[in-house]
Amino acid sequence: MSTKKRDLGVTPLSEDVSAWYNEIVFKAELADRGPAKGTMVIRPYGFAIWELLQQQLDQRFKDTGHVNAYFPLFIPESYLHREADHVEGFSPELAVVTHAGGKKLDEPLIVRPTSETVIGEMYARWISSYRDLPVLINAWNNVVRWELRPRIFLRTTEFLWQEGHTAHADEAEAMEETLQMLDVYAEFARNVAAIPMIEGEKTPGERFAGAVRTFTIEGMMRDGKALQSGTSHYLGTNFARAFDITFTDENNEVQLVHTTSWGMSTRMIGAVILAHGDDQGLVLPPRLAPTQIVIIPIGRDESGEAAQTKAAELAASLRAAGVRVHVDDRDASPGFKFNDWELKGVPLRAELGPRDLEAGHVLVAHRVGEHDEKGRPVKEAIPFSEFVGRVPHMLDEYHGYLLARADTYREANTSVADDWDAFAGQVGTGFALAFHCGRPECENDIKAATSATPRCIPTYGEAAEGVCIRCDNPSAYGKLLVFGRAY
RNA sequence: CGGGCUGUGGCGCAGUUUGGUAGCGCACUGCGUUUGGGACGCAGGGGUCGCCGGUUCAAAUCCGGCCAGCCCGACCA
Repeated sequence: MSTKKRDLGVTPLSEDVSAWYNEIVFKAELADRGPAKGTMVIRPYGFAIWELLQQQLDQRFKDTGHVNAYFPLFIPESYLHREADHVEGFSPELAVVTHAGGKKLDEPLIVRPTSETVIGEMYARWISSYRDLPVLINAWNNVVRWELRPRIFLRTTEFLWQEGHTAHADEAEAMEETLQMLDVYAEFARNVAAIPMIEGEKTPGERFAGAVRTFTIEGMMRDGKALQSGTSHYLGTNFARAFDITFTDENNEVQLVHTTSWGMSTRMIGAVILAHGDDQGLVLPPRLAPTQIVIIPIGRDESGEAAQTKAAELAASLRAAGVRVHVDDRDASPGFKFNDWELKGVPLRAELGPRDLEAGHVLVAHRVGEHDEKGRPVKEAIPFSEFVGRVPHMLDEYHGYLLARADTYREANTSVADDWDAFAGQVGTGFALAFHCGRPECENDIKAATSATPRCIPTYGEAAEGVCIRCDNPSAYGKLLVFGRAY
């Protein structure tokens, strides 16, 4: 039985997270590996998740006053060099085009790893007066970073993302923007992806190359590791100075703009897989599920046809109510279909067979929820008359259920570490809250000893002082930091 | 890039030690029977054994080089 399960299913999450993750990605048909190292092909099912993510995130950008634009893939190499920290940070992972059109180029072109530089160049041309500010632009694109150890969705050589780039008249406004977008990410993760995030600031050692301050949202995956799922940077006047982005203020004085940048990527799909999945496969939050409910007609001949007809009718009504529904009329056994849709993470399943037609109801099961003695999901009989009206509510409730589950899990695996032994143990299974002295050498020392890093200085942490968990020097940052092993 | 492991039909594997021209399960195709938790029978199709070179009468198997993937590190959304 268990052997059979293994042949047909996936390696249990509890047994080997990496093997489980890869099998889910391939078997649920989210993505495949591309021929060039570190590249991925996002398959239709995976791309449908990305499109839903994109739409809902994009709407939030529009709601906060941003507009979309597109900037070029190629950047002259010299541009990267204009901001010293930026080039230093990105040099090791650049893909560089040296030949094109059959000739060696006079100046190599960089395939963008991020677009601060080209966008800075353009903003310098577009901005001249305080009346031109703020500039609030977002771009949906692909970027390339030559990663040494690729993992589908989590760390691929080429990935899809959005990068927002804004320019402001002063620091206060730019900081407000930086924090606003961090909140947008956290709210999106919570209300769309059903993943609770810790918002906070990166320590100097973990800052984005070229930023003055870097903020992050960190989620806890089901193995207790952290995943940086979105970042928002206050870039100060670093890029303004490098690209000469200036404006004339109300007093006729020339000033440098203050810029921000913020991004969320296809890594978020990896976050969804790792934050919600289980031994049966993928678990999708309903607002990102390409199919929110699958209807499985059961039976053959006349009763089978009757079930098909009823299923099509219910599906049409659901669709009209805005529900993403699919009728599985494949020529396969019901059991096969149940397992298949569970692997694919579909939130709700409705079974409709001769007995249900007779009784005038469908049997609805949740992908994750209560189980009976046999370990099977509890199925609720819902009369046809109530079914279409109830599904949207069931989806909302299910979202809340997944979120609460992730919240509970994170809280159960997060605790304050008072001494080094407790700290070392805690970061092995989850997050540890601890004081730190703020010295980069000490961060490295902790990483070497435990492979844990400071994930962030949490925004909502209470003010407190103490001594460093590692070296006993006085604490920096004025509060406890979140430490954990990261993807 | 350092350490460990692996490349054989779509997927998972055996065969490699001891060279003799490729096999199993699942999947796939056709027909029939089946349909409430991964159905069954019969008949089929599909592989220059990761790539290049070498040794040999003969290479999946031996030798050299390269490439790719996985796990553990350093880098990172």
